[in-house]
Amino acid sequence: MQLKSPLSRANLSDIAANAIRDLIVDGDLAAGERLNEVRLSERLGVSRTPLREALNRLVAEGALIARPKLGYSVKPLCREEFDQIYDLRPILDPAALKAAGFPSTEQLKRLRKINAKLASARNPAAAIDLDDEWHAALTEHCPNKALLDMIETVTRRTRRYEIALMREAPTIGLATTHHQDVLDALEQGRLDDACAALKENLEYGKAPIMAWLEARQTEARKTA
Amino acid sequence: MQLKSPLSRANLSDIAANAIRDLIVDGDLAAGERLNEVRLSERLGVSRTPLREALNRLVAEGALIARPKLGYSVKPLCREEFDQIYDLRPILDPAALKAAGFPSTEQLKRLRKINAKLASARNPAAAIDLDDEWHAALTEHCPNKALLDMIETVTRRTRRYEIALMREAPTIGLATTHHQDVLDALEQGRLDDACAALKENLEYGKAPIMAWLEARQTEARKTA
DNA sequence: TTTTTCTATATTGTATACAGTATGCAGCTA
DNA sequence: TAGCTGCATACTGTATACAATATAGAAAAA
Repeated sequence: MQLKSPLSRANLSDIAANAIRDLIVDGDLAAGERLNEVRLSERLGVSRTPLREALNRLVAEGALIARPKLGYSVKPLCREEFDQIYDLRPILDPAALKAAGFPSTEQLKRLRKINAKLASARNPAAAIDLDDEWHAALTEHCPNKALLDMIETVTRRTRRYEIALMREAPTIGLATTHHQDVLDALEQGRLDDACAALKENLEYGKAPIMAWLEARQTEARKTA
Repeated sequence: MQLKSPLSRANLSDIAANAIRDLIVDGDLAAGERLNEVRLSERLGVSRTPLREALNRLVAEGALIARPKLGYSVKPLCREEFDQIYDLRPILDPAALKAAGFPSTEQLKRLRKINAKLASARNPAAAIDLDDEWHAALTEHCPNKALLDMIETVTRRTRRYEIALMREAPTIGLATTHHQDVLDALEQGRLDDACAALKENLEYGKAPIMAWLEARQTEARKTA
């Protein structure tokens, strides 16, 4: 029998990785900032050993960059990177939906409920979470867990950009009608149409962030 | 200016990671085997610190499993895992080809040359390498480098299975005709057909390994 | 003044020591 | 004999000390 929950087994490197991830998302560690291992370990209250394990994990996640002998730095927000990573979602998500097949009645009901909440959301941060929740719920029964993992990885990497935009220019995109289209198609037994609508939804979501990143880049060029 | 080549900067954890990867592929570390950090560090001639960094990297790559307090073990060959990971390639590769567009004349020539070598290969290990080389060359001009990275990751994970099959039952699949179909379609300006043929090729390549894994599993059940 | 070189310092890479947890075995109980 | 309990051992998780490298600043040369 397993009495202790897996959570209670968390070791310091897990805790450190989560903490640093939050620091990056919250902007406490700025994009491009170089990290000092000693100072960061003191700040987090762990020694350098578990800290470095955490840093390596975040490098694998694509949140940090490691340069030999020069240490770790927060990966800067980069138009090309976002462009490429985000393009993976219109490839992966429809494939996952196709493999998942039609949702159950309860699942559909839940999806409509999430979408309704999203439609009435006034808080941009909540809107991002709800959108993620909707997409996760849509494909949750996909039998290919490796594909779902991949989508989650991509989502995590793009979320940083979404949150960064939200901070500088809080706007709520209206993805709810696209979501509606997907759910309608599913309800009417048109799986391929649903996949196509999902693809459209995801391509649509890219535009505002790309526009912001481009404006940001132009501005940076002017300053320099 | 950068005088030292990046290679000379390799640190011990890189070296250890590569060495362990080879040990796994070569079967020196058996699937499922639990690793002893002290013994492995002595064997590789590095201390536990860089060894553990290497082990963590291999966990991220999907070659090892880490269990808190129980250490690291070689991920066992698993039918479900292969099934799911391999299914990603017919999703990812055609998307990369579509984004890459038509190859140049020289590129086509090179692709035909690799395929000819593959057709006359008698060594299964060489055939695996040539097949990988062909697929990499096909999509190399895809502008989405994140997508290519993802394909490379998937390829690395499935290679272990290909090599394992090759060891136990050395056979050479005849993917060359499929490759031919892809190249013909490209030469004739039919990009969508080429993507479809590529998808078929990749789906075809899955079958022999799946059959072997299933036979293996059935056998294991009989023994138990 | 500007550039270059040298040196002191700061920082990362690695080894090792110690602490806490799992594991297997001996002995005990039923 | 079967199953449990407690202990000794082995192993992983973490901290820390040391070595090697990068970096910034002062002094010297142009």
